[in-house]
Amino acid sequence: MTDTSQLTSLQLAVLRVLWDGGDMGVGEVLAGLQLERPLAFTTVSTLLTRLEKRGILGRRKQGRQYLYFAKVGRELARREKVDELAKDLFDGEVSHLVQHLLSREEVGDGDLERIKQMIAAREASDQGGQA
Amino acid sequence: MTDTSQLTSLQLAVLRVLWDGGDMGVGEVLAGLQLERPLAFTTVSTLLTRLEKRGILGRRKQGRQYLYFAKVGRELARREKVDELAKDLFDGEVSHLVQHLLSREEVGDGDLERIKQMIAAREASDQGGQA
DNA sequence: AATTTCCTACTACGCTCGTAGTACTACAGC
DNA sequence: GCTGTAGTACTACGAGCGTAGTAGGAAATT
Repeated sequence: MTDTSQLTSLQLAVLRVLWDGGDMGVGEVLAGLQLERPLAFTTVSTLLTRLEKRGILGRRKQGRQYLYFAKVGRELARREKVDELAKDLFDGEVSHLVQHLLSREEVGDGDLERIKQMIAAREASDQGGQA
Repeated sequence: MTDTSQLTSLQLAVLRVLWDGGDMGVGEVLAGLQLERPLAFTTVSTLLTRLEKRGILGRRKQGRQYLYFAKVGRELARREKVDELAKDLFDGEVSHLVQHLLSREEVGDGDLERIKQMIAAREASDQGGQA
């Protein structure tokens, strides 16, 4: 039901606003969306209503308005979207995706350094952790 | 026009078949799609026709049938999809995506080894290559 | 020549999306 | 009390998607 892998870019943009800003009403979400051409208030309202109906968002009444909040975490959304991408374009192998990324120029030397450190950290924790 | 970042999972599955198998007709694409519940022949035909209309595929007549072929490369599709994912869920930073991936268990120790080697290879080529 | 088989073209249908208008309600300020 | 202002609910509409049926032609088979 709550399959986040199907969310569109716009829907994810809405989620981003809610993840970053906590519970908020339609107007605030609209303000939080940084779009070239801003949407109409009612458009955002429709978006939120639909996502709530799908179980992606929750809402609670505050005075006469509703405050919406994300019911799926950023980390879950990331996982599911990444998994879908891996499935669709990298033989289902997350590691192939990593390899693709490392072959790109956008990952600069500084990034490489950071990545090396992360690997080192993981190796250390793997040793101490669950062998 | 030929924006591959908008392709759905099913459309990518079709592309995968064509990337792997070269030019082929509807029946072969259908056979190549490994789906639990297989689609109808005409469904696949519709899929191909639409993708051709969008410029994602090309086709050429062979005898009385059309052979379809991908007009966008696998690497381009990967790039665009990865970029979209990064934009939607990783602050537009490909490197953040890398970090996310490294923190996942699915990337096993063997993968880490391979990754380290890739990094080493990149460093070597960066030095010899374009400074 | 008639029939079956394979393929294409066209049409359709229900669904979700992006987009927004309209109508109604409730509070805020004059 | 009347008039913004802001919010919710409901409705709508064109587009693309997933899905597939039907019609019709051409090639293979009998």
